[in-house]
Amino acid sequence: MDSKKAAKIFKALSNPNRLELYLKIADSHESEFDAGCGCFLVDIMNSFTIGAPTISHHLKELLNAELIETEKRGKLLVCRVNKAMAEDAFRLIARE
Amino acid sequence: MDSKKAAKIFKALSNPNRLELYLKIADSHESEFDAGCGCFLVDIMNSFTIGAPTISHHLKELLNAELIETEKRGKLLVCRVNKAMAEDAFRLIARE
DNA sequence: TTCATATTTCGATATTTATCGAATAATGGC
DNA sequence: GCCATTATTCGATAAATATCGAAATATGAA
Repeated sequence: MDSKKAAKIFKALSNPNRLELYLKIADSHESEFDAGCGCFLVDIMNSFTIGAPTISHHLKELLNAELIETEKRGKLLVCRVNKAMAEDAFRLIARE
Repeated sequence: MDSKKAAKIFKALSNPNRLELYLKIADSHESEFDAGCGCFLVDIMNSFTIGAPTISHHLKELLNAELIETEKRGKLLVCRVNKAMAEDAFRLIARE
């Protein structure tokens, strides 16, 4: 991972609300993703005070940084984190 | 570490030039810090195209996030990273 | 003390960002 | 086909940010 990409990852995690969003997705059970009963965006939205358009915007930035993946299940959106991406960015700053 | 603090850490690392600054400080030998022959800001400045005021600004943000520490040695400023801070922030997003 | 070097502060500016409300799409249930 | 729900897009705005050049400060050397 080069530093430009890492900076993008860190930028995606640099907003408090967006970081919270990431953490909530991370805490939903990844194992339930395939069953479609994992992390629904609508449930996360309800736990935030900020509006849906803003959350949609934040989600897109996390996606763009490849920190998460999403999948449409009918009317709902299921989310999960891509742990490797955060790990790769950390490895850069840890100079490994 | 709470998520507000972590967001601040990530914000400090979210600008490409600031991240480069952090990495250059990280790569200077920490063991040489006490001898005063470690990472001089002036040497780092010369390896950037951006101006001194901007670097000073970025340095302050890294300091403010406690990602680095600095010490004045006569006319020069010596810098070193505080590895623990980056590690703590990463532990939060790794959900450890 | 005068000078050169290192660093910070100040003031300005152009860009980016977070957020909102309104409108729009997509989807499944009735 | 109509409606409720979910999610995105659009347009606007206020705040934050990166950057610059000029000026100021600090420090050691001559």
